[in-house]
Amino acid sequence: MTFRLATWNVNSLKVRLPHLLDWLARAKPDAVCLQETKTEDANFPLVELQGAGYQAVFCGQKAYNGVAILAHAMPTEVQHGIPDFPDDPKRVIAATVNDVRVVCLYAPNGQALGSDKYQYKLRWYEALAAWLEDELRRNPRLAVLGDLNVAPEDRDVHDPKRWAGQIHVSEPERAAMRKLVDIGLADAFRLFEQPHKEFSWWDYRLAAFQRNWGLRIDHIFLSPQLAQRCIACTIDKSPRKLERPSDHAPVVADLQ
DNA sequence: ATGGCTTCATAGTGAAGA
Repeated sequence: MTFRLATWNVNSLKVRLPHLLDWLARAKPDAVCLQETKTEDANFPLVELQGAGYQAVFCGQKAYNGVAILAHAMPTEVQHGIPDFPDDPKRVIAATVNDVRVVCLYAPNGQALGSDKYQYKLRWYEALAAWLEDELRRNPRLAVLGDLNVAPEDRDVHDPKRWAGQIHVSEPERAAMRKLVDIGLADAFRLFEQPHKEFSWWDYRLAAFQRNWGLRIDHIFLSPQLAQRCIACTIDKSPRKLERPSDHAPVVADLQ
């Protein structure tokens, strides 16, 4: 029996609900972290998801952001936001699913180097790493999933020269992500040999998906205990090929 | 080529995403 964990930035749960239901039926994940639900809690499609066999905890708002954790088992010990980091956007939800502490994240985009939003992104990462360091001590079975909005290395970028120094790949952002991983987490995707040029996001413009002009910015980070149990991690590009897709593809990890 | 596409909030376009 494996435990399948996944993360997917759906870019509007309302628009993507048919794709999500189709994907849940095909991929059969045990727990899924969603980002950019762009849905107020009152409008969350709980009935439809329960009909597909999933419980859900969620934290949303109108128009932007919004995160959720879906699972076959009812998530417990739900936490919203980073403790002691007041933040209006709904970017963080954590819950326990079976014996795994699941943290679902939607990192700030950062917009442009040197902007206020960039500074906010770096501050957010700082607070996140401090919190998760503590969370890891309390929960040896910790899984951190989400749209982290950073491509950690040049091999996670379709054209490193074109992207050099840009948002999502700048050195301060990569340092912030390394600091997060260095609390003792493993990038599940890099535990395995992977094809070259595997990405999780492609711009809607310029037929970027068809040209595989993408970035790997959606991640699954695992505590040592879970990394030891991890037997596979892949990016599922199939929903990106559908009509009116999310610009992100799901990332999936299987635990023994 | 500083655009290109998509979403949402709007009822014209504009902001934001990445």
